[in-house]
Amino acid sequence: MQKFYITTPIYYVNDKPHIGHAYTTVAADVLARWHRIRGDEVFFLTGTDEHGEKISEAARKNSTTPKEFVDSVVKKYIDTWKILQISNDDFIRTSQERHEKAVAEFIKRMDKSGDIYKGEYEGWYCTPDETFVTETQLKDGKCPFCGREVRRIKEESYFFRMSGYRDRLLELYKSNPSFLSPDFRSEEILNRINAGLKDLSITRTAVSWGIPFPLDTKHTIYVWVEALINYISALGLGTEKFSAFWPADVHLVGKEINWFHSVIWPAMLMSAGFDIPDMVFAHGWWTIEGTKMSKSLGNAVDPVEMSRKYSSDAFRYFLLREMPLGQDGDFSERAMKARINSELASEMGNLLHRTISIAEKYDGKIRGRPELDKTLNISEIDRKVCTLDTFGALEEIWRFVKEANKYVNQKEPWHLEGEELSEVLCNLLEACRVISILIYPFMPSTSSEMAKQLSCTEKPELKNCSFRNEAPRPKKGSLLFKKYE
RNA sequence: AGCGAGGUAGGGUAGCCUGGAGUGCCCGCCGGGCUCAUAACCCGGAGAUCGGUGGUUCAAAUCCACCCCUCGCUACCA
Repeated sequence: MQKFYITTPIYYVNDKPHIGHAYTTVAADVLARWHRIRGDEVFFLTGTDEHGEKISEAARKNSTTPKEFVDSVVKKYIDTWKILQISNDDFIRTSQERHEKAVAEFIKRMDKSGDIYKGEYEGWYCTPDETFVTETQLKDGKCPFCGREVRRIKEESYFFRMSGYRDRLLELYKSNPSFLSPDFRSEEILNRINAGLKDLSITRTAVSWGIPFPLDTKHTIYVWVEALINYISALGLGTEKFSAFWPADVHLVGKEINWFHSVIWPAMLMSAGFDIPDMVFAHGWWTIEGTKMSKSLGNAVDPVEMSRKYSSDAFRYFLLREMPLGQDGDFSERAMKARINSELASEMGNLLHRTISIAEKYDGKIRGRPELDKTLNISEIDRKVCTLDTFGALEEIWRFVKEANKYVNQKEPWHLEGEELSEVLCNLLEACRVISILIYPFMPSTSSEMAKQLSCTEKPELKNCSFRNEAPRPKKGSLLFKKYE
């Protein structure tokens, strides 16, 4: 049995989740569920990032404490994941003690390697925003976020000697090309590393809502550095779980935080003496109705609302069907309705419905030689999901759904009777049963509703995807999907 | 500015790495078939100077150069 450890980033809890958070988490959930049905031992982690100045600020605005504030937002995340049927095995919060402990241990190990030194961080600082701004971010010499004046300040800080890891990082990328995924991202990273790798400031003195720096408690640890360690603290250092699952197989992240995961994180791991994860996969972004999603436009898509309106299965399906992981895509309710109506209702839902309708008119035993399975390539679908091509996998599955519909038209079972009819029915029912297994990771509720109507009591497992010579008598239930507008 | 991604019928995509008749898919449109089914399903058709220019080649959507348009990243805002 293979193990499979997959993570989402931990989300910064200054606001409720939007489509971007939902996308990463749903995609990770699909991968986790797929690996479960193929029989792998899966650990699927998500969680929340709860420290930093932005949080204290948000708490102040809501006239509450940071702790109370994050608790309330974290609840929204947990509720959302429940609605989206996220099957995470654990939920890590950076405010948890287990995390603080692991972080302290991790930092000490980095220090033992001689990679941490005390220095001075100098940069442009925007006082009202309480944030550092890089030279390249400046807009006309002013703060790019609020447009106000910035000033040059110096701050005592501890640094991580990341610059020393350049060669080892390049060696890592060379020996494991899939570490930087999808492949077109690797050039981006390589170019930037070749342009020079700087040491990283890893502590702050001005941020009080954070984890104390174990070597000097006047400082707190820079949130990003601390946040990355969640992937280890969730397993627990020195635990059985840790030896079973570390290193992670896939860190699924958004492209905007690729640098942290593809460069800073492996350098930190090397310094602390841990094995390096197998893959960092950077997925793309959604635009909303053709425009960028932004707070000022107020066009953020609420995953809870979408799930309520269209069912979480349909929402999940759309997220993975509309664009390949890694690419950018556009979200619109119009496009979602179109996919629901044609692919989910007309093609797949109707296939089940018409199949069962025909079957209910036949009262003999349903058995027959498999023939429709010739058009199905399970190992190809499996290969695609395992290389994170969930888009291609769904294409392949839908090709088979279409084949099954074609088969009905060709065989015209309403003109058949006796053994001939039995054989066609057996093929169709088996096709539906296999489809119900294949869509399970994408649409768990629909999958089990299908299985129920097909009188199939087994748990979905990939090894049950070969056609059988006999099918149980199905029982018509409610429509899987109804159409919109 | 640097780096990266994308520009293929009315819309959306795949193909590009490993050149070989514009080849495929989805939506929409037109015509036909079927009647089991959610006005569903199946078959056929119309529709494209494959962003532009130049080059390599017997042959370019595919390789090379330059240009135009859109989007993203540029390290301490997660």
